[in-house]
Amino acid sequence: MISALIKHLEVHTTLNEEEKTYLKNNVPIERFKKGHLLLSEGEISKAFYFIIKGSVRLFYKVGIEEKTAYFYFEDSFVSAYESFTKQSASKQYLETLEASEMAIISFETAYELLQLFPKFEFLARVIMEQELIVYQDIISAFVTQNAEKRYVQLLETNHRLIQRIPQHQLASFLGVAPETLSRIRKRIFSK
Amino acid sequence: MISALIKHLEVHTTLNEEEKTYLKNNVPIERFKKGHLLLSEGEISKAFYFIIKGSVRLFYKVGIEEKTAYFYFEDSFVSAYESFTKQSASKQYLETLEASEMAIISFETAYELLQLFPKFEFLARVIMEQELIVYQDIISAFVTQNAEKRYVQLLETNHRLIQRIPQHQLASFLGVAPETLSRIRKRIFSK
DNA sequence: CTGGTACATTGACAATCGTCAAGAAATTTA
DNA sequence: TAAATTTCTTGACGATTGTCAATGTACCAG
Repeated sequence: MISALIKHLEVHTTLNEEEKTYLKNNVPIERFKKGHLLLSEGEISKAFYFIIKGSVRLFYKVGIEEKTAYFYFEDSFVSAYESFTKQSASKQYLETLEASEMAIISFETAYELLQLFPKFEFLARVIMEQELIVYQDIISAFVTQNAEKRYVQLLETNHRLIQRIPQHQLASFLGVAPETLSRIRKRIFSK
Repeated sequence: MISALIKHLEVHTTLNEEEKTYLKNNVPIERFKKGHLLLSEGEISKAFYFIIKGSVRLFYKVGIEEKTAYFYFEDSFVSAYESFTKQSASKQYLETLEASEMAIISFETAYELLQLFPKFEFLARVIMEQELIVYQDIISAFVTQNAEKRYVQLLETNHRLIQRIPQHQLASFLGVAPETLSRIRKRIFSK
């Protein structure tokens, strides 16, 4: 359903029929199984994604260990910005956390959108501004709080979303061993 | 010297005389003493900054403790994005780390720039893209490495810049106590 | 130049976390 | 549905870190 993407964009501006038609004709929707790798280390990102349904995990590999940097859910854009914008080898992995439905904006389509419709230059900026706020928030949480407080904060602000994330991946995101998250949970829920 | 800002923008595009004149007339340059607070918690950010000379620290206060999130140096933009774009109360502090010279782009000027010159919509997007890459890198470092490795990496990639940062602030950025950074240094340099 | 203040180092000790290992629970898939 | 695999929990122990306190050093202001 491309309408989810259009609706999301129309929060910031109004799209005319030409623009909507272009999106419908050039932005394919695809379904992926749980655990599908959208992007692997060393690859060049050929697209960025808008999540219509499902979720995505962004992670790095350090040796054999997977270190999760962030989770994305419905109505979010997902991208390995460096690999996508510079068309360079990715250091990141993008993987579906659940069976997911996504709008796929290829590098060429993104480029053409910006060329054809100045409005998308504006949209891209606004969306990136919002992304930056999200990123500053992530960093803020890393810097100002320990693992336990960050977990409590996540429970309070994103209770439903957290239930869709396996605990060991959440532990990785919080920067602690899975055993430690288990003990944090025990402490919290025994109160 | 506004030319530093113009030069930085002209990496991505070419500015015509009208645009340059607008910048010269509307973007004031100010000098600040070391330790000057550009923005405090609770305030609404009225401007973003381009560092011509000097450095800035972005930090949060947790109780009486200051937690440093990032350092910015010459030829970088600095902004509390959330407070600036939403014109909302800031959770962040911005402070000059050294005596600094900065270009000040007020909220009104930024708005006008985007209205008057479509080129600045493009520039804003490109700059945001770069910022996003920087932020994904920061998060990547937090997630994939411990304090010691991050310190070593900083030494390798930003040796000169690091020397301008007091160690206890660097410790705060690395997420360890000042004593621990001191011991990390002892370990590294005894090799 | 000098005294004072802030900053950095070092040691000791307690608290916390990671690791290893074992068993329980949940989820996947044949 | 049952077996197999993955995930989660729990305990024990060693390693690392934070805290407190003392000392040494660097920097700034008068």
